Amino acid sequence: MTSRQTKRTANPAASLQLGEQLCFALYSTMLAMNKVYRKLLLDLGVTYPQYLVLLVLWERDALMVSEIGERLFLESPTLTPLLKRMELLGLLRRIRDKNDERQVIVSLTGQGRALRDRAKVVPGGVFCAAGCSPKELASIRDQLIQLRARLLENS
Amino acid sequence: MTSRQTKRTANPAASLQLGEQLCFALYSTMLAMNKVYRKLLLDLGVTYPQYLVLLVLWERDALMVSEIGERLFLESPTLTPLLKRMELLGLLRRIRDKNDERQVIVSLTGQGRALRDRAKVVPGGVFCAAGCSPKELASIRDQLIQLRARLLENS
DNA sequence: TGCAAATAGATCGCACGCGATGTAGTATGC
DNA sequence: GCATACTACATCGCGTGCGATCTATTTGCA
Repeated sequence: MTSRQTKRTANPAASLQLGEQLCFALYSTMLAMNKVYRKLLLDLGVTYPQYLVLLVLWERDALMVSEIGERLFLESPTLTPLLKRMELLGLLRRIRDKNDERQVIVSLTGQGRALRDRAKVVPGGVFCAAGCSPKELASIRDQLIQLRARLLENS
Repeated sequence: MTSRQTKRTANPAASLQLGEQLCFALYSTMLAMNKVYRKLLLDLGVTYPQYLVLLVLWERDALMVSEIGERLFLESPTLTPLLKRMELLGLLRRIRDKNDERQVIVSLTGQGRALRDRAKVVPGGVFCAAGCSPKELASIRDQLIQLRARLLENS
C-alpha cells in the first residue's frame, strides 16, 4: 500500500494518486509534444492548432468552418478567431457562401499551399524527438483513437 | 497508396496526413478527456489544472511553486495566476518563506483538504467514461510516460 | 405565405500555457 | 565586503479552448 512500487500499478483511472492517472500522462505528454512542435513550427510561423488546420486544408481545400471543426474536434469559438489570425497571416481566405450565406468557406491562398513543402520536414522532426519505432507509435495512436471515441460517447 | 485502408497504417510521425499522426491522436484525446473532466469537476468548482494542483498537495502539502511545477510539468507563468485563483477560492494559501524570501510556499486550507472527500468520485467517473479495462488504461499510461520522457529529452 | 425551429458562425468572458522579460532575494568569488 | 551570478517568482503578451449567448440565414410546415 505504501511502497514505491505500487505507485504505478493500481487502477490508472480510479485513484487520487497523480502518478497513476492516465489522464495526467495524457495531459503532460501533450504538453511535451507541444513543446517539440513549437520549435519545429517556429520556422513556418504557425502554432500547432494552426498547423492542424493546414493539414486539414492540404488534404481537402475549401471547407466550411464546421467541417474543419469536425475533423479537429474543435468548436466555432476556437476556430473563428484562429482562422481570422491565419487569414491575417495570408495563409487562407474566409468567404461567405453565396448559396448559403450562413456558411463560411475556408480556402488556402497560394502562400498557404506553398507552406506544405516547407512543412515536410516537421513530421520527421517529431518522429526523431519521439525516439520510438513507427510500430510503437502507431500502436499508441490507435489505442488513443479508441479511447477518444469512448470518451466522446460518454461526455 | 490512395485506398482508405492505408490511412492509419503509415508511419504515425512522418506523414502530413492528419489521421496518421500520433500527435493529433494525443491532442484530440486530451481534449476529449478534458470534456469529461469538466463535467465531473463542475461540482467541485475547479478546473482540471486546478484539480491537478490539488492532487499534488493532497499527496504532500506545503510545496514551493517550482516543486508543484516539476510534478505537473508547468512553468511559473502558468502556475502563479492559477494558484492565485485557487487562493481566491479559499482552497490554498501562498506564503513567502521566512528563511528564503524568494520562495513561495503553497499550503492547503481546511477547505482545500476537505475537498478531497468529494473528489473521490472523480476517478471512478473518468474510468467509467473511458470504458476500458484497468490493464489497458495502465498500458497506455505507461507508454505515454515513456514517450513523454523521450520528448522532453529531445525538446 | 408566414412564422417558428433549426443551422452556421460570431462574440463574450474566463482559464490556461508559455516565451520573453523583469524583480527581489540569495549565494559566490575575489 | 561588494560586485556578480544565480534563483524563485511575477508580469506581459499572445494564442488557444470552450460554455453561454447572440445574430443572420435557411428550412419546414401549417
